[in-house]
Amino acid sequence: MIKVTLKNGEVREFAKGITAAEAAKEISMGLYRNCCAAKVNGTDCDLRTVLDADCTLELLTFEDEFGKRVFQHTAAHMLSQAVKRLYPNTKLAIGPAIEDGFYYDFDVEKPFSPEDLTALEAEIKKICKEDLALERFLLSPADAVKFAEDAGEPYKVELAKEHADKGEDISFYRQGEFTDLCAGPHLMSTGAVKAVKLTQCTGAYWRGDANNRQLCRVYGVAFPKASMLEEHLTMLEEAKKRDHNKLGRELELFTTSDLIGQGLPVLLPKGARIIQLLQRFVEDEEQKRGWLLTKTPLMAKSDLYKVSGHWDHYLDGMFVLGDPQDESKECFALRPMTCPFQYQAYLNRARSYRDLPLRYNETSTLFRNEASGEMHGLIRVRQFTISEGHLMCTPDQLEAEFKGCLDLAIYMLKTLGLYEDVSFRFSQWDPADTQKYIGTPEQWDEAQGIMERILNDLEVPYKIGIGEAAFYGPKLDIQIRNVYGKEDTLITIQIDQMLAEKFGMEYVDTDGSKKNPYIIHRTSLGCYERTLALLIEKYAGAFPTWLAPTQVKILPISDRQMDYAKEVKAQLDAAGLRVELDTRNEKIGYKIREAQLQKVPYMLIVGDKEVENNAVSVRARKDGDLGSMSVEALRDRLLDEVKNHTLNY
RNA sequence: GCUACUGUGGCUCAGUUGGUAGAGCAGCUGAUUCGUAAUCAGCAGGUCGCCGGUUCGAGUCCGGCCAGUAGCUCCA
Repeated sequence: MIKVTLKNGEVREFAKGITAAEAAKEISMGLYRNCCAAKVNGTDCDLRTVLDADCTLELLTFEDEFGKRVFQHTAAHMLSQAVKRLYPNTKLAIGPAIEDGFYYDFDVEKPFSPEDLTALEAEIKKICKEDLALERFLLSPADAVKFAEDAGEPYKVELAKEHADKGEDISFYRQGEFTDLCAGPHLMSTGAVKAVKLTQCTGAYWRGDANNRQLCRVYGVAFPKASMLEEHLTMLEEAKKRDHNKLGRELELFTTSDLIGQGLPVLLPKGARIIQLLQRFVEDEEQKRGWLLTKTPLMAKSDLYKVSGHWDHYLDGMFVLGDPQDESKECFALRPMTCPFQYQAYLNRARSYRDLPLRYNETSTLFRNEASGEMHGLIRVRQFTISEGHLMCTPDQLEAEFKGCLDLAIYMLKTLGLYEDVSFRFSQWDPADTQKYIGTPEQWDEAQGIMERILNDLEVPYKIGIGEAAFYGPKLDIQIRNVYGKEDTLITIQIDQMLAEKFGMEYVDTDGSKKNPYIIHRTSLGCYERTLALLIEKYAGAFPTWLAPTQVKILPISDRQMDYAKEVKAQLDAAGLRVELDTRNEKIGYKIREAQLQKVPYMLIVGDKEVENNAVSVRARKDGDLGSMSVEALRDRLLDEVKNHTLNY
């Protein structure tokens, strides 16, 4: 017998060699039915794990992160089984659980249509009803490869061979007639997966490499109860209502034009106003923190990019003016980043250690020739304006300056109310990628080592992204998700010890020797178009008063109060508030409805009573009727909200 | 760029087995002058994304482009 300590602290005795699943069954059938995975001695594992010594045991259900992943992963296998039943010639690639669901990649003769997905869903339901037990078994590497070969699964053969190098046995899971090479873990039976929705079908490259064959990827999500699926789908619908690409157009913040081109949004007055407010806010804050504003050209000769390395590493991404092949004529390119331009400002004169740290900021418009399928609303565009900055410093100053950049970024995020929505990614190089990166492994180890130490000292809760570094150095990327859950970089802080040397940027140190400075590339709020997009989604278009393009809308009840309404408007205009007056001959309910849909923070209803009392009746977008107050009282309240960047939404 | 889906007035959508375009909202005009989320009436607005094919006849069927959306790859 062994002693097993359960989650609630209770210690129970079981026969030695019992599995976690059998233990669950002994504890209670209800628990057994609900559990998806186990945690033995603190390690997540399969329910089939054998308990052969005293241990702690926690049974994980769908409510636990790991349990949920196991659940989704089993659903992926059920999808795969359904595909094999309906399309036996399909070759299987991989099918993991992902955040909020699962996918499986298939090599099919013809990609699935939406009707095919419906048929597959029906087949998955059958597999659920069949309540097939999942059995795990191990094969030696050689037998595993042979098994995959006999099954006619070339992708599995490739995977098996790869695992074979490790010399360990390879696990398989069998459910009914279907067997898949898989590390697991899995549920005990397909009967637990009560509700599955196949959400979409897209192309995806084998091993994520665009040079490889494109497979057909089916995404799905699974639940132990039908009602949970309903809830999930409703939630997705709700999230899509915040989509900036729809909302931003409805609220007339931006539009696009086929004549202008893809990825080139037109900012309408309301959108342009918000971006102006953000830019002023950023530039003012940067000035307070010792940043010096530059204004550098939007284009340069190819020579500049040849020095920086962009010509070799980024030519496809640039808009080139002229023929790069014709060396008899000058060739220009629109700038895809600001770095080499601000370096020329640094090179304006000889620099001393006394000049450092030197902090240059710029509200910088950039041009990148993104591939046609990459564009997305305001999040991914071909021309954008970024709160760019480059900071030259000595090795001694690097940590404090990095911290300063991070502090600025966090201040920006907190002021905008986005801080709680971001995550940190330490973006490192991929030593195996021989194309993308410049510099030696020693240089990369050094730069990444410095960044790692700084991040650990500052206790930044980061995850690591291999292969996500810039071509010249590692990055701390501050990531955010859009309404579809897709992650993008909002803010980036990068350490670069390579470009200064390329550009001959030096400073004279205390001992008279010349040295290359460290350079920090950073954004304080990222790119304004992207930030605007995420703010639209964050607030569903209902911006905090300080950012709202229209802060106040005056709604006279009838034409009789029009003169008084104009007086009120003039008074608020004079205080610098953004005020509109609805002069249309409409009923008050109609005017309110419209102002409310436009997400105007404050509506002022002006009728005979207000004219008589020299007041306004205030309705807040969020809190409704606030009653009557003087124009001065309202003005002061709004100015206070603006000044304090109040996040009242 | 690749895969799938979508493309009808400014917006949201109808449009039967191919028979020659329709509604609501918005807009304009008129009436109404109204107290916290939609007043009534009238008018105007469309080469059905573009090009070609099949057909007596195409918004509907076929092909090729273009654009949009999601995903992949790439990236702020």
